[in-house]
Amino acid sequence: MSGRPAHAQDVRTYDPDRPVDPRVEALVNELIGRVADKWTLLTLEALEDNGTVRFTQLSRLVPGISQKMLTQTLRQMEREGLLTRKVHPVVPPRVDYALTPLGHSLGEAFCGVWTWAEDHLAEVEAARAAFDKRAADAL
Amino acid sequence: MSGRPAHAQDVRTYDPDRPVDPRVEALVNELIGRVADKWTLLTLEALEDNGTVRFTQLSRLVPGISQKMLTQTLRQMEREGLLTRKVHPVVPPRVDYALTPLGHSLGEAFCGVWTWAEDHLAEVEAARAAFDKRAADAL
DNA sequence: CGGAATCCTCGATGATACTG
DNA sequence: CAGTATCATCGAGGATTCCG
Repeated sequence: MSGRPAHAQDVRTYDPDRPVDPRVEALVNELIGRVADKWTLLTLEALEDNGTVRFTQLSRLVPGISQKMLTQTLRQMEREGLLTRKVHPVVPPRVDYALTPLGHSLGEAFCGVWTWAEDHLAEVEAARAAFDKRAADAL
Repeated sequence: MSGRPAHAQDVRTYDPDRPVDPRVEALVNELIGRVADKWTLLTLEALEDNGTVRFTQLSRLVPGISQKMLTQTLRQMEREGLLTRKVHPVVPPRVDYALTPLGHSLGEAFCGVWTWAEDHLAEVEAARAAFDKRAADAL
């Protein structure tokens, strides 16, 4: 494919020729495994859409998440620098969550995947139907 | 999460003309949940890098995958139109897997996430270390 | 070689109850 | 309100065996 000299900064198209340090690749794989988690994705989107949000709000914004998983997801994301957690010493307690610039940048990176899903949803469903029909015919 | 036209600086380049049908959104969520699977991602990458590949080759290219998960992942991806499976009627059997254009487009969509992970790996690790240190100090 | 079928385990997740 | 702690479950996924 593109055999052009890599100027590390502006490479945004996949380049299979780019050399990859296996150690880095392992770390990248692990990081993606974490970040590509279902609840992380949905929480990320909720924060992208709503800005600063409180815990209970978030539990309503992320459809189907349990309180336990929300806490766990938020802690992980905080640990990885994707969001900030601000505790207000008031009563009743108030805790605000908001994305960091790093979190926003991840949201942007995933933007392509969301739009891909929207753009190709019909195509995927057609493929599924065709596959299932073939399977049924094979019986 | 959905019907909010405010927030003019949405990082996701949203087309205001496209309505966010909750049914569509649910389908998109489900599709992403499928496609953002760890093994799917790694298999996709292996196929991007190597073109047409046989089953046993793939099992070597995708580090740590079991035969069961490879078969399962390939079937799902085939069903969703991401790859083609060609069985050669020879002895010993030979089965070739290759991405479809749809599969390649998904690979491109994920490109941004891969590069994000590479670009921000150090930042994430620093955030983790800082978080862990804060937690340790709090004890 | 490229699977399918079976068994089994363990970790992710949910439900529930309690608390500062 | 925003969690923590504990217990229960359930199914994803590994190991193994068999087959065309």
